[in-house]
Amino acid sequence: MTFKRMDSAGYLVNHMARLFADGLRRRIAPLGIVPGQFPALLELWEHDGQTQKELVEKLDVEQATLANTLARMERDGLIVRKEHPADARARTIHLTDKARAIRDRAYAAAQETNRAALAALSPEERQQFIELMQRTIETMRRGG
Amino acid sequence: MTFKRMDSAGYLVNHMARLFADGLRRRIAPLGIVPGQFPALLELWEHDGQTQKELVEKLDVEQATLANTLARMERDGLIVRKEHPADARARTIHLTDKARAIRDRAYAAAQETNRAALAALSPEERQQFIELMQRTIETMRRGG
DNA sequence: TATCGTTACATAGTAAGCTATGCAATGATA
DNA sequence: TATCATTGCATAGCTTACTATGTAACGATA
Repeated sequence: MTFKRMDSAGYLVNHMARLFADGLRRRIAPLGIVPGQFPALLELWEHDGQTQKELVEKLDVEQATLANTLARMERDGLIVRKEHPADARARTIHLTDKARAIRDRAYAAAQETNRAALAALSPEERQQFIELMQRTIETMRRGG
Repeated sequence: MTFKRMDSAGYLVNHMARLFADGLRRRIAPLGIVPGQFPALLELWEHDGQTQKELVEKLDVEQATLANTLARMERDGLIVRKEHPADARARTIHLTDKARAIRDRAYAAAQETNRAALAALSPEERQQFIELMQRTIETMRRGG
């Protein structure tokens, strides 16, 4: 028996993820950000001043991964961190003017990446694709 | 305007890819291999003795990525490399007994990972999901 | 046949993910 | 209130991906 890569969900998902990341990377490079920073930016654009712990609870990455991403964002001038008023272990995370200024262009870049990726699908197929992915994620998260 | 992560194809794909990789990693850990080695192993289980260049043409990764993966596989005792009979720049890549011995269990682990991920979908939905992914990959590869 | 562009592979450096672990502050409780 | 488990974050070390670049062998051609 052989194993066909091109019919394996795991193989296809991995390949898609790399293509999506590359498409987003190219489109947001002019803004001075990279794909890994996108989830944290999305969350902070909506609610500035959260702690790392609060972000970890909302984004689906491990705490250590986010800690490293935030360190790069600080290095790149996208965020600053301030003392937490009530807990000396924690710090609140705040977007800089630079990060606020690129929000609309970043949204547009992400939407254009999605649009281009799904361009060959009908509106119904796109909707079903999204739902199939959501259900698959839900299954895997439960499945442990 | 806000941007909903859970309705963004790119976000969902990234999340799925990490969940698939984690599921496969857990299932193949007893075999002494890791997910990144899987594509090269699949190809070598079918055609042993290929060069790195030949593998790069079949797997969808960059040459440098494969070079590093092959170095780890050699370190882990999965492959050995021999002089190419006609080209001193190239080397042919050969599976070890250890790598050959785990083939069937590795296939089973990958299939079980896919099965568990798609368990909530009907057979028709699974087939359509695979096709949607194949079409999306094709679109992105063309789109550049 | 000497030169020189091309090819095959390796290496450096970075990002983004993971697990494991360390440390200081918090907070519960004996 | 002194102790000690828990919490919030950082760090170390690894994998897997990328781009850019280096090196040696190949092969075409002047």
